[in-house]
Amino acid sequence: MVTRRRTDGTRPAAADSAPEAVGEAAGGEAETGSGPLASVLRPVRAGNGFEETLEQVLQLLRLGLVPPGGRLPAERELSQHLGVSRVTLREVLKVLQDQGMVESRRGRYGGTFVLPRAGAADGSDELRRRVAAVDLEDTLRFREVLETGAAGLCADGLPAEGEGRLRAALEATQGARLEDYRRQDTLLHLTLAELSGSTSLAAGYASVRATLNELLDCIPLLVRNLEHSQQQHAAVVEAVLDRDAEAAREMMREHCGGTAALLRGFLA
Amino acid sequence: MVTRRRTDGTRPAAADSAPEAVGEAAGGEAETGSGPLASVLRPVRAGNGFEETLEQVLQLLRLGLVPPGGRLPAERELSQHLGVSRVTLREVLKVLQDQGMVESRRGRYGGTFVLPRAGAADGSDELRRRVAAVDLEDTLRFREVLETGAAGLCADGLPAEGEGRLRAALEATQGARLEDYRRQDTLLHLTLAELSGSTSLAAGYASVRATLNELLDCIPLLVRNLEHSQQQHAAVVEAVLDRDAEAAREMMREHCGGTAALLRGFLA
DNA sequence: AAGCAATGGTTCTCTGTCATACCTTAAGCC
DNA sequence: GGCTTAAGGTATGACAGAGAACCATTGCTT
Repeated sequence: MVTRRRTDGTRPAAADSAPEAVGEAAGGEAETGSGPLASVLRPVRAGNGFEETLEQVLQLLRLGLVPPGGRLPAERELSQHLGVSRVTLREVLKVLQDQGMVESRRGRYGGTFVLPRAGAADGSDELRRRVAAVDLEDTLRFREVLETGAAGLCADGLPAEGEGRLRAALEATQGARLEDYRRQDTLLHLTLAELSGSTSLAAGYASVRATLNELLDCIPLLVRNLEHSQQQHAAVVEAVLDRDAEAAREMMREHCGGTAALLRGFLA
Repeated sequence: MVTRRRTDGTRPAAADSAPEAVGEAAGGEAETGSGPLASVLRPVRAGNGFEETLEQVLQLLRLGLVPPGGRLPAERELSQHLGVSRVTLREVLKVLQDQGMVESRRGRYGGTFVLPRAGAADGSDELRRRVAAVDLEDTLRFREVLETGAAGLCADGLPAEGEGRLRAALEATQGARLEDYRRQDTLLHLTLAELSGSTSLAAGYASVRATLNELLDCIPLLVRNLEHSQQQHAAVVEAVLDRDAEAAREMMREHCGGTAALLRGFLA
């Protein structure tokens, strides 16, 4: 999907090739290595504005925050929220439109609307490539950490106002039809992450969950498994409302373990 | 510190002011709200390249990955790792040089060297302002989640090769002089995060730890507390090497709780 | 002493993005 | 029917940043 940009080859290697050269003096130890440094030296502004914006908007769709048939925020508004110019955002929307993922309508009450998933007829190949690029272990582990963390934090310090939202989100998953299940499931977990009281956690979860959903789209949705998930959801929410952090974490860990096993089985 | 850039006023509000307008059709529910959307609609490319790069390089220093007296990677190399042009990186280094935080030497075996902390004589005021802008609860909670998660993951699946690194990092903290303690402590935790097997976790931890260190620089270093930390470090590492995930998580949670209480007490 | 190599220092050009203004379309309202 | 309004569609000038080439400095090697 989406060739465009990154005009030619991916960032020419330019000159340089010095092997390593960090922390050699004073403090010593030369803990150089591709070790700790690698955690920090990740690229600022990976890719260009266009690519990053595309990533964000795709995340919006993958998380189901805007359901099929739903309308995205107006271009002027969305571009502002994303901190990007309207021109750049429009380039992204143009691509999504060409891909048949969204549709733009002009005039008052117009806007950009999400189209139902188009069977991924030709997207299948693209999907495989994308998924191959994902670090499965990283995704699954990080997800488990954030989920259990969120569950624990919620159990510890959920504001009374949050109880209603949580219950509502749980009920929505229980009443969901099959084709809407993933979306409601995502929203439930996202709600939990938000209620954790850490915006960093919520942002991190949104990102990892978008990746996860992409992976989940590659494997069958097993009704058997789904029912099990439902029970676990209920148990987690119950533990949170009981303010039993340990139980909430444990249930969530189990819940994540299930998905992880499924994905490892099908994709590894 | 570092005015520069963002040429005039911060991103003019432009037009728009539409209240909300998401997910109104089909799937319905209109879960619009500043709720879930807010997690995803965070700005792509916050600020400009200069600011983001400055942030990254400061993180490098705050984490102590390059110790005082140590040399940063060569400009050509560092700029490449950061995905930023050498010119932009140089603007950042120029600022840090003006602030007396680093020093550049030319010629072969030259480079950019980290100077010992200059007492923060006039930096104090700047420090207060920065710290005021930090979301303390977010930082502490997110930190606890990542740390306990990392400890648990390490206990579950630490490769044999990692045991040595972990032991070495622990010993380094125990042998550290007072002024080097924070740095070694950071490196120990960073090692644990890296060994978790999730690069996302490691990256997230590096970021949150840089913020944490900034906060810690505002409060006194209590020897009493430090000794306690040392015992907890040993206990966590022991639990990890024993492959006892539950114990590792519990000890780590306690460890984080201590720092959190300290910071909440001094700063809240 | 001369040459080499690795580093910081400087300059130029070209492209992506931003900001802004304006045009067009379509639904509701008077 | 015509006006208003809220959306998408288009055009343009200014600037930040990337990329590349080149200069200057230093220490090691021969």
